[in-house]
Amino acid sequence: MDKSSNTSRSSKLPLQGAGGYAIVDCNSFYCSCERVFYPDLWNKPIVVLSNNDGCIISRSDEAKDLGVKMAGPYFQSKYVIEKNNVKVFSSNYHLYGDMSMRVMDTLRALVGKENVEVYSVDEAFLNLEKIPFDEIEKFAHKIRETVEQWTGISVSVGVAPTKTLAKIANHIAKKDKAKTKCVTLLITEEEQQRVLKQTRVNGIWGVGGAYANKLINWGITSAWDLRNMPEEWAHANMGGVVGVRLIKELRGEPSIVMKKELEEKKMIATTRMFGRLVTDLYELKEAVATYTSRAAEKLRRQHSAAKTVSVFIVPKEESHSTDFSHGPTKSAYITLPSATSFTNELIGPAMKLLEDIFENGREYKKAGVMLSSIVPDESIQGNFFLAESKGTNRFLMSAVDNVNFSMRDDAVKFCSSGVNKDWKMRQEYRSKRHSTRWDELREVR
DNA sequence: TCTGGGGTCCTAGGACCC
DNA sequence: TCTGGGGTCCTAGGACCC
Repeated sequence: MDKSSNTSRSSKLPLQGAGGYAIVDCNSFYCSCERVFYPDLWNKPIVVLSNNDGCIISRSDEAKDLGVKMAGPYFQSKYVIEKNNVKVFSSNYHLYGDMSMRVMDTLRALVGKENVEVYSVDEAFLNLEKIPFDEIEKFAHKIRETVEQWTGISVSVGVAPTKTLAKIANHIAKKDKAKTKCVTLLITEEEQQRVLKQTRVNGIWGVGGAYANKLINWGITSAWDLRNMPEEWAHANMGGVVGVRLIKELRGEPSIVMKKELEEKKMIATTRMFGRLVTDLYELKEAVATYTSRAAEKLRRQHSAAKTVSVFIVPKEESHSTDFSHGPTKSAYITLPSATSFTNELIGPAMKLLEDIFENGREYKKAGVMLSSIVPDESIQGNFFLAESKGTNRFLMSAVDNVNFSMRDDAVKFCSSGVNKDWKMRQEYRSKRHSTRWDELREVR
């Protein structure tokens, strides 16, 4: 009797043997980073803006309570923000990148490097396979406490047998922090059923706006409804294997496994909105050359080379509709005779592409460069008909990278990048780069 | 006046090959 | 008179993520 009840109990614990996942997600990450260096802003409403100070991309709970909308345009919330004395920051990616590294290093110290998958700047999946079942809850709290102690960043932790369920658990942990203490486990089938019934389809990881609308039209409104649909149906209606995986994950069958870290990017892009409309080809060239330099740096940082360069420009929309939309994007790409990571070999083709798509008399608001068909640098295929790139070129590139990294952005650059940069984005409220620049260290008096 | 900047994966369909 | 079919590679586009 004892034995059989044990078996039936463990069959309800899919975490055992099947592995289990935690998702650790930083709370209001960018805002938290700013607060680490401005402790007086603790408990005060603050927001962080996107590049160009366009949108709100991070809000503290206090700002959220004031009704400041996430991902909404800044100007729409400006009134509320000013009236309530909300502190506003432009985004400071040097700072966030560095803080992110510290958080991830802490997680690696806790569960081992091989059990951490960095999912985004502020999120990581952990494989908790090796943690005994009855210690998982305690361990989840330990993760939260340690990260906060070591880095000053508060996080929420969701634990479940699959990544998709862990995401849902994390959502709950974040929603009612006082009650959950930022940790939620979704382990037994009873808990899963209860929670999935309360979760709307648009709250599921992997269901975006397009599928959410379709699902609701079909009368599938909760995550529980979706979980109970047949796999064949998902295959036919929700993007093939993607839909099948999603349903399995909701049922507790792990179908999205841990990814190895440090996989090389298959595409590298640098794109920006301008600080104002640009009509002049010469100015566009400055911008595109600058973006090409940036993209090439990213390429070299991962020791890769690219064979395809594409350039796009976005004109101001012509209609005056109330919905926000871009004008028709113009783009063009070229396949290079051989893969390269040298800025000077990429800028030329990029300039040519820009000339091809540029139209005189139009006003442009955005441009970008994308590098793709990426291969590892050491295996760059030589092209028989081209002279080999000279060693001096490689030497020059690494010298430029070193100077730019250790001094200021763009201390050394190619002439085509321009020196005025009148078009560059607005960043009126950027905090100092306390953790990555000696001259911007926080002072304690 | 003012609306970010990256990325990934998957599928369908066409070109081409034998 | 009868006129294949399977495989691979590539690209465009759609969907998603934070």
